[in-house]
Formats: sequence, C-alpha cells, structure tokens
Amino acid sequence: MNTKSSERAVESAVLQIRQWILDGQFATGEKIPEVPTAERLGMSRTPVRTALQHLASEGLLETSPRRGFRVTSPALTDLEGAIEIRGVLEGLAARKLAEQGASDTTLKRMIDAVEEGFRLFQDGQIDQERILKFKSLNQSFHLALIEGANSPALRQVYQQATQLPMGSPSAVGFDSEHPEREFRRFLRAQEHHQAIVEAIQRRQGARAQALMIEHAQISLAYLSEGTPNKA
Amino acid sequence: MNTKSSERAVESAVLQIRQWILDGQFATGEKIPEVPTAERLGMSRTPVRTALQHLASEGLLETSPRRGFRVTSPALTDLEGAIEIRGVLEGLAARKLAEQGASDTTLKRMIDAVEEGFRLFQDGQIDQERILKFKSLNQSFHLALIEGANSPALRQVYQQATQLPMGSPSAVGFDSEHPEREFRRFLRAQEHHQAIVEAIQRRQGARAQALMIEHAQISLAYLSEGTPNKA
DNA sequence: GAGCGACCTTTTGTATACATATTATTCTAG
DNA sequence: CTAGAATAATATGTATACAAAAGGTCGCTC
Repeated sequence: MNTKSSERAVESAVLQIRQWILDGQFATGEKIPEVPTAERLGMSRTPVRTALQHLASEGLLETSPRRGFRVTSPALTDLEGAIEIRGVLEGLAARKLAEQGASDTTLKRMIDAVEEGFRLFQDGQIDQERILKFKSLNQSFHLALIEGANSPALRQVYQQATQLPMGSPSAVGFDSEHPEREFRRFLRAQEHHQAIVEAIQRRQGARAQALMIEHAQISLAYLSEGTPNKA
Repeated sequence: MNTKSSERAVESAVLQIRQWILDGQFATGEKIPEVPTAERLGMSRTPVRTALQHLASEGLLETSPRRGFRVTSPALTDLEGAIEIRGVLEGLAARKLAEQGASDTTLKRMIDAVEEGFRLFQDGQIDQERILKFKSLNQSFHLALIEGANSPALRQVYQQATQLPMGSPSAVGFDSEHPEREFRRFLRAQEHHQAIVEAIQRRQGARAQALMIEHAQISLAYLSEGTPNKA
C-alpha cells in the first residue's frame, strides 16, 4: 500500500492521533503501540513513529527507552497554565519591544491589526465571518509582537508554548448564546491591543508588559466563567 | 555493519550531533544531511533521523517538509533572551506559588536551599567546592519553585527554555579574578532567594513575581559586564 | 499449591530498499 | 552570453525485513 498521493502521512498521523488523545479515546497512562496504530491509520510504522515522537515533544505523550509511548496525564486540563505562560512571554516581548524600540514594519503590522479590528466592529454587528477575521487579526497582532521582539529564544519558546495541547488547532470559542457579551469581550481585547501599541510607541516598557499580562488574565477570567478560549 | 553492542544508537547520535553543533562545526543555517551523518556515525539513517527530530524539538535545528534539517541561527548569541525567558517563567511560578499556597515539601526544599546557602558563605570564604555546592543548591531552589507551582504546562515550557544553550540557572559563571565581587554576587542571590520565600509564605504574589524577575536580571547584568561564562 | 525459571509472543530499535520531491547541471533558445 | 527548461543527481519520506528486548505464559521444582 505504497505510493500514496503525497507525503503528508506524518502530518496526518500527528493530527489524527492528537485528536484521539484530546477526544479522550486513550486513558491517561495508556500505551499507544506502533503496529495497531499504523494499521488503524493505513500506513506503515515509520510515519507513526515520527508522529509519536513529535507528540511526545509537545508533551502529550511520554516515552521510556524500550517501553514505547504512553499518554501523559495532566496537560489536558492545564489550559489555564498555558494561557498564563503565553501571557508572561508576550509581556516580555512587549517590554523588549518598548525598550529597544519597535521596527516600522512591526509597528505597522500591529497598528494595522488594531485598526482593522475596530473597523470590523464599528457597526456593532457580529457574525461568524467577523469572528474568523478577528481571530486572524488577533493572531497577526500577537505574532508581530513576538517576532518583533527580536529574540530567537523567545520566538522558539513561544512557539512551543502555543503548541501545547490546547494552543492552536480548533480553539474557536464564541458563545453564541450571549453575542453582546462576546462583542464586549472582543472590543475589550481591541482596546488592550491599542493601549499596548501606544505603550510601545512611548517606550513605556513596564506598562506594555503589565498591559500584556493583564490582557492574558482577561482570557483566564472568561475561561473560568465557562466561556471557551482565547482572545 | 549491524548488530552493534546495544541500542543506544539514537542517544549516541543526539549527543554527538549536539556537540558538533555547539562546537560550531556547522555554520548557522547549514544543512545536516542524513546519509553523510549516518556514515560519519557508523549507523543507518533511521537513528540519525530520530536524533535530528529530537534536536529540532530542542530548538537546535529547524526542519522544512521536504527540505531536511538545518542549524538554527543559534540561541548562542541570544543568551540574554534565554535568561529573560527564564526570569518571567520563574516569576510566574513564584506568583502562582504565593497565590495558591506552597506545599510543605516545596517550602521546605526552598528554605533548606537558602539556609544551606548562607551556611556556605558564613565565614566569608569562597572556593571551587563551595561554588559547585552553591550551584547545586541554586538549581534545587529553582526546581522546587517550578515543580511546586503545580502547572504541567509551565514545567514543560520551562524545561524547554532551560535546554536552550546556557539557559539553565546552573550555568552561572565564576570570575576567579575578582573573588570578592563574586562573593557579593552569590550573597545577593541568596538574599533574593530568602526574600522570595518570604513573599511566598506571606502570599504576596505580585511581590514574589517581581523579586523573581529582578533575580534573573542579576544574571543579565553580570552577563553584560563581559565576564566569562565557565564554572 | 506456591514460587521460580525457561520459553514463546509481542513490541521496539535498526537497517535497507524503493518512490518521489527537491536541487544541481546541462543544453538549448533568444 | 544570459535565461529558462529539461534532465540528471541527490536527499527525503515511506515501507518492510530483521534483531533484540520486554512482558506474559506455561511448566517445573520444592
């Protein structure tokens, strides 16, 4: 069963196995053997093995030398921890950016994201399309921040942190039951972003850092209200 | 050339290739192809591949889909960034510890490290043995902090961050030309540790966080003085 | 009947073969 | 002589075969 279409076997395996784990199809501590998994995915052991190693580096699995891969216990419930970490890392980035000065392109990326965001919400409407657009702008803002800070180490650790279980894939998070509350939430995020840009422009490092951390705390507060993820 | 002694081919490859990179035998951005490397190590491509993936997850290499592994523009020059990151992560741990209360064992580990540290320096003497002991105590303190914070995500990201070249707290140097200055430096670290423990005990989260970040700034200041970095 | 050891099964680690994508080279057109 | 396309060379992704170790089962001994 070779000569599949293209070479995304590893990637496909990573996505599928990660989903299985997050869906709770494996008990914590349960072993994930290579051969049955390979058969289940219709591929050979090699890409499965690579995928398992990747997931282990993400922290979803742990590995012992001759003992294979097992599902790690906790990380699933540590969404709070992941958000906090993102907060302090972004706070560091904001401070560095303010202190050493942001490049024009970095500043432009951030300002553009903020302005476009306000334009999105200026008529008070909210719908699926705008939510997606806002999420894209949001990501753009945060990425510009991290990359602009000009610290390879920071970029790398941040990437690791956002790849934690909850980090990337399907973190939608919109409470359609309370659209007006969600609207205020997005608006508040916007205002934070604006204040952060302002602090960076004025070279107010400590303020930028504090604002950024506070920004993450808001996500945390919403989280504990039972509202899903990430602003 | 099969049936080598035991099955530590992967581990051996990781150690050897990491050393090559840290020794600067590869230019930054240089590609590390699998076949020549395998031949150089006297093994097949498979363990080399696994080792390269592992090193990529450590951040020493980066990989593009069909384009192999390349040496990242190394964090060697971003020692400053690594220390800053460690600072904010430990700051977060300190705050969490203070806010949610530290367990008795965690507190004991930290207090023990502080007290033993003061005993080390109480007669004003400093020598190689004490420096090593201090480094060990220092590491113990920081580990207790991170592990006590009870956040799997934090533990994992911290581990990643300290795996960056020279990112570890035990990577402190010692300038044998100025022993009295080094003595004061260690003492200052001790006092910081003491104050941090105190803040945690008093549930002063923000203070604990600020102290911890300030604590990391010492390493930074020391670094910018151009003092060597070996122990 | 219980404890211990040998054997068998299952599973991981490594080597190697093959297919396909990427990169380098060469040849042709302008 | 330069630019671009076709082709050759190289490297990566995947599959599979084989060896060694871990884990379990059965049988032996006491």
